[in-house]
Amino acid sequence: MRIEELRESLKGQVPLFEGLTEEALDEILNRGQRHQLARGFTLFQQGAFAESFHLILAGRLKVAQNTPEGQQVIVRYLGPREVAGCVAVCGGLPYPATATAVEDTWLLQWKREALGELAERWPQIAVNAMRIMGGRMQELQDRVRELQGERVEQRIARALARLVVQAGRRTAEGIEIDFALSRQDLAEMVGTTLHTVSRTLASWEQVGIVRGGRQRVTILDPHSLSSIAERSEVES
Amino acid sequence: MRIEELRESLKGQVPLFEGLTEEALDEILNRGQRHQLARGFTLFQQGAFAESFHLILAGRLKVAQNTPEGQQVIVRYLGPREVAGCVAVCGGLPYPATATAVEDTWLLQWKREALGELAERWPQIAVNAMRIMGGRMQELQDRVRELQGERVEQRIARALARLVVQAGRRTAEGIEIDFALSRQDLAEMVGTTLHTVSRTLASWEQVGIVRGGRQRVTILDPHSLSSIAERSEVES
DNA sequence: CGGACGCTTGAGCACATTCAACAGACGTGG
DNA sequence: CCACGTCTGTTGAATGTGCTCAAGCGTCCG
Repeated sequence: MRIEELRESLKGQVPLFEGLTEEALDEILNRGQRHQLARGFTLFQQGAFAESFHLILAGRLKVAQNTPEGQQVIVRYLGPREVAGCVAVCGGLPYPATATAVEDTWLLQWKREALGELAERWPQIAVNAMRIMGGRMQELQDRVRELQGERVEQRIARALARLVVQAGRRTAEGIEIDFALSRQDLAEMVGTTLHTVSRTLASWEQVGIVRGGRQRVTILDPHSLSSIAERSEVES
Repeated sequence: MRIEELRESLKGQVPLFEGLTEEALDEILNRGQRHQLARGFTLFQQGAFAESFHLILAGRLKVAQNTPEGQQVIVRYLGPREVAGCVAVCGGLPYPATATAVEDTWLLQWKREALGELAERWPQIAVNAMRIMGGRMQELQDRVRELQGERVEQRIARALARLVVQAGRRTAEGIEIDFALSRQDLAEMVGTTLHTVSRTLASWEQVGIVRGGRQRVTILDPHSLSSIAERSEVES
């Protein structure tokens, strides 16, 4: 069975379950409900009560917030081995954002109460959850800092650099972002308009740093990209 | 003894220790180390290993991040009954930002290990910690959203509105922000320059919404302020 | 083949930054 | 107590980044 393979292949690499024994892991994974989500469908809605949390086995989720004015802000993308809804469930809060599948996605999910029981039996899980939350907060703080000091071009470069790490796939040409990523999406990640993203990518393409396509970005020269991301304001 | 009074006065109002019995609270508070921090001094430095976490009894801390280019970004202000360093200690991470006293501040602090023991004896603490972290994450997400969609004027209004809730003090004229807050500080909170803040406040002062002074802001008309903060882009 | 969607590109404009100069307030030390 | 330097805040003018508005193109899909 396909999903069983996936489950096995993840073992020992899930941050939330790090440091647990094989048996513990088996038991935990067995208690999870399998779930499948077709591309474009929504896993949970911003503001809804956090019923359960989810471990991604395969696929990819987009976590985004909708503003009152109708525009979207992409908080992050989540890939295999990452958890969604963890923060909300742990704190007993409503989901802070909406999660949508950008590819067909397989999940394991646990109910709210189950997490409590698990954390009680294996306290390491609670520690891991804390660490994950800490990491996510760090990311958000970095992002606030970027939005405050850096130019749009720099932020786009950073966003791409992060996506390379998270979802990069080696090809003959370079490293391709391995899912459908429109200019609009990139714009919503860095806080600009699709126009500016388009222009920026076009100018990079002329210099041979990236190669674009419809909902597709390939990085040809990662080094130049990160040098754009890191370069400070003073030096031109 | 002054600090004893402070400690008593906080009881039952500290979010981290919510839902605990009187006795538990007594024991916990007794295990905390008293500490005093004079205005301008630093409690912990960004990047340092998180030794201990801190409960503010009285005073106020500024939590800020320094960018490589030398500019500062103010993450938040912390007041009485709030905890600092909680996230880092829980997750075993370095402190994500630098905390400095903007007033003379009294603290209770616990070592890293102590928190582990406390959370083991009273699991409610862990839940509370999660909820606090969840709340902080929500704030950060909101801030990212604001930075991405809203104009500077709107962001300043929001920042002031939040400060009113957090540190507002009723006076004859209106509500005064109860600590030294320079234009530069406000600028670092909303991601702009002190020039723009100065101009914005000046224009508000003309309409009678606020009243400014050296490191001092008084809100005369909170209603107008929040209407500036909430108004959407489309309506002028 | 038509429409929807994603992308590109141009022109004009506005908000906010940058640069610059100055005015008060505060603290310090002679 | 006054002179001084530092820090904070004000204001004007020039500049520019990135947004808005607008039009058009290519591609994917029904």
